[in-house]
Amino acid sequence: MTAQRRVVAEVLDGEHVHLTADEVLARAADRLPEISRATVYNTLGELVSLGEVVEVATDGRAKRYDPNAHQPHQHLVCSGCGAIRDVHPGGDPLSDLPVSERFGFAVSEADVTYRGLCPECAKA
Amino acid sequence: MTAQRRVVAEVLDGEHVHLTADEVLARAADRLPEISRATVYNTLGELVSLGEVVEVATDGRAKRYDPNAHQPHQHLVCSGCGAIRDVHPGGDPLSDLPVSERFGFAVSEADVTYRGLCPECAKA
DNA sequence: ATCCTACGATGGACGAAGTCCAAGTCAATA
DNA sequence: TATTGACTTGGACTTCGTCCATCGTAGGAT
Repeated sequence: MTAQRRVVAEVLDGEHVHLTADEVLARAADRLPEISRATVYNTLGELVSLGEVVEVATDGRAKRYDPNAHQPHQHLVCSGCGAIRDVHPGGDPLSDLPVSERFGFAVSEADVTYRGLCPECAKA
Repeated sequence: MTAQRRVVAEVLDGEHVHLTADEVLARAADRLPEISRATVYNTLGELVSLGEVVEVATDGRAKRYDPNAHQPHQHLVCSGCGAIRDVHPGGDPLSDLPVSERFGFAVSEADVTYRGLCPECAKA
């Protein structure tokens, strides 16, 4: 555990946190100015491998990193401003996929992205 | 309707077709060697705006383009080889998200990506 | 205390994916 | 024929991410 890794882990802490790697770098650099991009990517990759952080790709742009990895959840994304909230749908999305639609796959996971306008963007 | 646009539209035709922009370019260039990358991107963008094609971003890498836009469906992705199938889950994923989990958003869409191993990858 | 070693950090080069722009082409119209 | 406008082209550029050679440093060995 180096100072760099600790700072990256501390930046990624809280509810509804979905930072890009660049945002993580910027916030880490506030506390440790000489931290490098490569170290941020390396550390994020390790946190993902450890299951402490999950990657979220909601828009085909930069991946975002979500520290809320221990509680299963899905994401609600604003089509206007890109804001992301963690949400907990009722029911198991996996059970909605009948065997006849599984093509012999061993299906193990279902990622759901809900899209719509947030209250701010709906007003404008 | 130019020759370029026609070729791009023809390349994107069929079931379970999920090509990247580069793959579209390569196949279009087989028939029309001087077609340019910019034209492929322009045409794909127009097809998406027209609702004839949907963008699919299953892996945080290159976007894929799915011509099966008129029948609502979700995607099943192999965690091993990246193969993609169109699938039709029962029930409406939107109805699984209770109002208390909508944070005031006007939710209009739910994208579901099922993940698992395809029969080929499960064997290996 | 000094030296070694190995892991991690660094920064810069590189690559993939996609966008942007000025210039060129072409067909329809005046 | 000249003009116009839409479409295409190629290349420069941006963003996001990876790779790699080098450097620093902490801890163990001498």
